[in-house]
Amino acid sequence: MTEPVADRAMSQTVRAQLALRDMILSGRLRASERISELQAVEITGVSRTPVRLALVRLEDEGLLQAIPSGGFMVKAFSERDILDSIELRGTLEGLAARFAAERGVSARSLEPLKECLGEIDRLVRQDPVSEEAFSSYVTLNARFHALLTELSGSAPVIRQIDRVAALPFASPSGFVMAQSALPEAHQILLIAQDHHRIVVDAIENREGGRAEAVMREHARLAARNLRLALRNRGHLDLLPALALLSSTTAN
Amino acid sequence: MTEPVADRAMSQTVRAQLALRDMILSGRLRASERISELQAVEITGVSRTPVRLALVRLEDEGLLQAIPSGGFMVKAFSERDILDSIELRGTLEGLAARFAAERGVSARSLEPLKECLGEIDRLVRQDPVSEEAFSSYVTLNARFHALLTELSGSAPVIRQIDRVAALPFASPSGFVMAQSALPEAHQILLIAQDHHRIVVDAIENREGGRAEAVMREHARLAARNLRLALRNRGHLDLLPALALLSSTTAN
DNA sequence: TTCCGCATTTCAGTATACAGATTGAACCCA
DNA sequence: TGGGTTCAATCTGTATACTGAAATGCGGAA
Repeated sequence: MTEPVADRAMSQTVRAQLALRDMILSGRLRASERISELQAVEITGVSRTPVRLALVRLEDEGLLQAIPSGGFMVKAFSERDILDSIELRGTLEGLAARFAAERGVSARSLEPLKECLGEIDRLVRQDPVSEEAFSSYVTLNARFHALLTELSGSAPVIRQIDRVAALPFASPSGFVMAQSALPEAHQILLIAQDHHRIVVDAIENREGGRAEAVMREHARLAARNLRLALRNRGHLDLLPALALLSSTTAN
Repeated sequence: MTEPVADRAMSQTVRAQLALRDMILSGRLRASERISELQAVEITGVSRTPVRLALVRLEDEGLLQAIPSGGFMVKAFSERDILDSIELRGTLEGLAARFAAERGVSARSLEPLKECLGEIDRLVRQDPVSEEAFSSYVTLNARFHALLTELSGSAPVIRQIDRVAALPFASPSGFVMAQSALPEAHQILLIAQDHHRIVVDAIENREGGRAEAVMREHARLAARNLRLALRNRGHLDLLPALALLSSTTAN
């Protein structure tokens, strides 16, 4: 069902990594639960060597935590951790936007960004936004953020943003689907798109401070979505990533 | 000579990781040079399994780069990359300081920071700062930055800062020793310590914006040191980390 | 002399076997 | 009955052998 398509022509290590990540994010491996290599071998069906590699990769992806005496456990996140990760992403994306603005970008490289902007416009124009429009939004939004990050032209910055956004709840589109069930849905979408537009404008006019500030505020929309979703329980099934939330705040 | 002390009672993986890192940072493995597993086995004297682990760890530490066809190469950094990494660290430390200021910290937890401040004061008081005073400064400065990062109280933020500072040229004390050979040495030290003092003051008074701005500017001192050191060649031997600089700008 | 193809060699990916360490339980003694 | 000690089972860390793929070099043909 959730089986990745390209199951063949993939290294065992990657296969194991995907399988384990899926198990963690879907909550089949509970937070704070220890996960032994042999367990992982049973789950993934590959031998210990690639499983070990996959576990190490998942550790520095942030989903696992090394146990001092050896082995790994599924990392637990507090609501605060998630909010901080979002603020962290906003700060880094703000830096990327500022770099782009201050250093200047060619009109040529702004084109795909503006094109993306136009496509999102067409989506948010409909008033009751359809479910599949939200899906398209998730894709386009991810593209927009990726393009913007690239625009910084700074490999170290791009690298760090990618690492933060690897955590599903910190990624730019982490809480968009949760938002779809909220009454404020359309309004938030319009505001988000306005942020997108302002950032591009700021970069074009080389207004670094403005670009940075807007990107920071933009990330805080995700925090708002999260809080709203947590208050309106019942839509949490839209957020598989929240299986990582430690039990003190959830459940 | 540069042999780590605790050579026994260390896992083979860690031993290999340290040995390889040392080889890279000291420039014995040149940037952009491919490094095969078997080569690494010969260098470190351990078997392929722990070597493989060490290579993966060094990859996400940022010192190595995976080659699509398999294997790794020593990552090359441009001067721009290094400057961006410093700005990146400043931005993240700024976030940490802002969190500390906005959320408030107990007087109790500020004590070690102030103690550190006092010790640095005693060092910078001497006018021609001795060579070993610079060494002490490096240690104390690292402690100050670590304490400040901790003060954010945010695990995700601490984690990211640690990852950025893992690159030797992005670490808070990366260019202090280079600075020691400059005529402006004492002056820069005084300014840096003033930044330290202001940040603590800002945190105490819950001035988030001020704390953030000062930490950002503080990081830019490292950028200044780097540029000065690059102009005044001849002291580059104080910066083993610069072996990673790609040949377009150095050599 | 140059280009193409084949063979050889080297290397990464994987599986597995072995050893040391740690954890958990059970039994014995106080 | 409780605590301590010992033994057993399990797990991680490590080494190594095997396999498939990729790169390189050599030889032949055009």
